[in-house]
Amino acid sequence: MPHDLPKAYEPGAIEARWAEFWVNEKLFSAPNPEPGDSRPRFSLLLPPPNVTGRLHMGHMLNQTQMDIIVRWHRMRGFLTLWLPGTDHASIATQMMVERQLATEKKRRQDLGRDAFIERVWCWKRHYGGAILEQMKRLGASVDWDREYFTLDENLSRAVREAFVRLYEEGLIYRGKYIVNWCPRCGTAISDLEVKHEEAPGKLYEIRYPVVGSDEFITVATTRPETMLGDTAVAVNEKDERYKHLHGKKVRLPLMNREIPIITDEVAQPEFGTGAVKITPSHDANDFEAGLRHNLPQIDVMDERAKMNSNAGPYAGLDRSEARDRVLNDLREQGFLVAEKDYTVALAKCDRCGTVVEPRLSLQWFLKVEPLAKRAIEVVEKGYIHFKPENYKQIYLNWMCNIHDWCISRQLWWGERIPAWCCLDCGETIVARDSPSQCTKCSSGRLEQDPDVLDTWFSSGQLPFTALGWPEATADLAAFYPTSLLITGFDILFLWVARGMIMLSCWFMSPPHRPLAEGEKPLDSEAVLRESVPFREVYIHALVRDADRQKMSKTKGNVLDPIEVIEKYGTDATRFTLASMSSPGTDIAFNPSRTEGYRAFANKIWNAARFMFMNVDRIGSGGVANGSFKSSKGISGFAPVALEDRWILSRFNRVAGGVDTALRAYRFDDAARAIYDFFWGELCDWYIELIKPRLLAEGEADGKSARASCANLVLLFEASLRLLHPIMPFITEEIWHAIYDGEPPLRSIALAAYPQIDSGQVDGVAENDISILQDVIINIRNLRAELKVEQKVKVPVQIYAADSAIRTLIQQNQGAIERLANVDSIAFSEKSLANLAGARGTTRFDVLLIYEKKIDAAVERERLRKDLDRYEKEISNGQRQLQNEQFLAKAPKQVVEGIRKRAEELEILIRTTRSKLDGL
RNA sequence: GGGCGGUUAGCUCAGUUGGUUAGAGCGCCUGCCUUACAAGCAGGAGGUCGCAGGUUCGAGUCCUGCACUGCCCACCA
Repeated sequence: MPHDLPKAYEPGAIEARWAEFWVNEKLFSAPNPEPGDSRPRFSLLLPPPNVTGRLHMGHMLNQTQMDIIVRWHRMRGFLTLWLPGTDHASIATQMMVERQLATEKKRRQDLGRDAFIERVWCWKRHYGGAILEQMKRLGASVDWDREYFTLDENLSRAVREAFVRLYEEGLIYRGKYIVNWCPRCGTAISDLEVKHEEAPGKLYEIRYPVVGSDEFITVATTRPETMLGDTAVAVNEKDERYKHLHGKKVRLPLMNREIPIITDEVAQPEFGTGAVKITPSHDANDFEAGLRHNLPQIDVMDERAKMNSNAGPYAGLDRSEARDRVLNDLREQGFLVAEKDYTVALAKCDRCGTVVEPRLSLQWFLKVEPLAKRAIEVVEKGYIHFKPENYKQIYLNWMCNIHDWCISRQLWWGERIPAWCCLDCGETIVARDSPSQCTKCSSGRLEQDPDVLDTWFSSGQLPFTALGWPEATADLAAFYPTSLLITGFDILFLWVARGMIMLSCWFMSPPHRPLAEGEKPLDSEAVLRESVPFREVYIHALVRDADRQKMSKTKGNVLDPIEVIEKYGTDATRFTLASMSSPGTDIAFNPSRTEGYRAFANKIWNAARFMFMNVDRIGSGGVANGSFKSSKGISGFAPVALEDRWILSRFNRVAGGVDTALRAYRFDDAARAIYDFFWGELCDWYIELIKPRLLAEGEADGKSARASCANLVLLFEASLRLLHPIMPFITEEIWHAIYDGEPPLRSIALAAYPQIDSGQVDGVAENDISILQDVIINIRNLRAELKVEQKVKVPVQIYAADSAIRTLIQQNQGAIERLANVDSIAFSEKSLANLAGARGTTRFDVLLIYEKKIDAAVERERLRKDLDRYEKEISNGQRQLQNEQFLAKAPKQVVEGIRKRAEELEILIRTTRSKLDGL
């Protein structure tokens, strides 16, 4: 670091340089673990961003938290792996490319499947790395050597393997069921990809004429267009109103079809008219009812939600046009008897917002029950621990009510389902590799299932597939289960629960768990415990904008992390996110806060500049040698003066506090503790206190100056290590400078993380310094009240009953004089407390000797206010002290505290009164 | 329809298992270009902790109800 540093910290160039350095030096590549390596392991998976993705604030929060935890572990000596990769994100990516095609006025069908997929690969090669490049800029200390893409050949093979095994176990089946169908995307989606919304709508009542009578039966529906596919009307068996109609038929209006009246539980007498139309092809409940009663299924729409030929005269109409026409016709023909305002529940595609159509179609499903059972057990037994803990219950509730998972998608981009259909005999063949002939009829005319797998089905396997499953790889042995997962609750069910926990517990248990040669199978208790994808899940909050609004493109309130970074620096942005990561609430990201942390970076920068301006005197280089290895306290720090003992003690306590905070994922506490220490103690007091020694010239003080320089560098070096996980860039920069560009390690990230050394904690020094701070602050207060000009030095009188305090003040007279701008200190024989213009605590009083009169009116008001407060407080205190129950029940410390405070208050009240009288 | 959060200074948020005087940053006011830092230094104003009850010697903290607000889940026509 050159000595003519800019006065203001400029993060841009520095951060870019280190980001590149970390990647190029492969600093964070986890070594291939040796069998004998007994270091504790720490591994975690980066939730893979979509290849199509651009970094947003949520990513940055997520990655900042992970990076803090990862760097912290690495510095504490863990063998650490943070595994990055990207997700092919079948539906999202396909949409992206289709949108691009649309600008060329083309559809994917115009290209054909192969050409379209090639186009996506092209696109992926071109734009796919963007988000990872952005991650590098954040300083994410991932292992770039192990980076994967979910369609890499080894991962694809693993996913096919998993599919085949599940199929062979009878857990994957194919069937025609009602699924959520997005007419715009043209594919089935799972229930978790559907968002429910409420919207004002209508409840229509339609009467169906009963065959062979003049009667009508009136049904209620919010979706009249589906009546074209009705195959029954249901009433409740117990419903007296309809008992006489059991077994009869109705004539379906518009379609002129006779359909039966059935009795079924779906019809609830209290709702609407108590009679419900049954459309098995367009409603999940009706589908079930249809199966119970053997009803025909009449599908009246196509895959784009246009009416098909089954809809008779309505064929070709879009579903909403069809609704209007049906209603019109019903109205004209007198079948529509009521239209009531009604709040309808709309199901929308999570991706594109199109209203989902329940649609009967042939799909692949995963039978989740046996997998869910394990997924419940591992959480109940505490093998996976949720943080915050309330997610455990949310998870369990959900997992207990889980439905079978539709895993096929009618998309082109993705992991193709490894199933083939024999064009001759219709046999379905599920195989790891493309079969050459039908297993049943030996025909060679086989066609692969056109569908691809739900992305979450493959990404749910990443904890084990990304480590090498189904092979017994060294990585799998060394790093599975991973230690931690940090993610947002938005993908808790989609990815964490239904994906990773369910699939990992299944495939990392016997018989699927691969065993290395000579490895003993797990005992029964360990089977479950070791099958989990991660031992802990930390769920982080959502990042909102400064007005607590969800960031969204449509609202235009999306904050681009890269822009924030360019303005304030990565370190400041990371620090903002860390300091706002308190549990329970969302994060309202306010750049004014980031501005404050940029100032913090600047403060550190300038403290470093100051240090380097003085450290010359004893030569740079070697001062801090060895201390970077000290994981306890600061090794080599040799206290000479009181403030040395104090700052060493404070450093240790802060290190202890940070450790506690990070263990509990209290990033905010950790950040605050370091901030307060660095700025409020190291800069505001320690540096100010040692300045005279640091700047001292001449032989007499030379030794002391050298010692304080050495201590300052050691302190600084250790403080940088403490801060490094949160602010990696500036700490790296200054750390290298401390070693004059020749550090003992390639990076501060490889140095030891400071831990508390209780031997370096010094309560006496902390207490003494706090008295001196009180003295100085009281004098500063007086100066401000008396409006003493900044430059004028003033003599003070101090009274202290305790001789130890007098000694302390005498010994540190120079410091007081400098920091409070005092030119002499005289001790008074008697208390000064009663004098107007004096201040103090129970331990001492100070009085300024200054001719300027205080403003009596202002002073009187201030004193009155104080007096009020004191009197209120003392009356509270005395009431408590007179209360026998309080004395009997409250802890001794509390009673003692209040008693002491009451004594203090009595003095304060007395002196305040006499000051008032004096005025 | 179930469930979960939030409500503390003008703004954004901390506040451990109930315990002496409820904190920080930003903003605001006053004074300082004090040789590391004006992105700074020193000092200051500003809060009946959403409302109403209850438990307790003692409640921002625990309990009940209410209000406002955000979110998750849910096949009710």
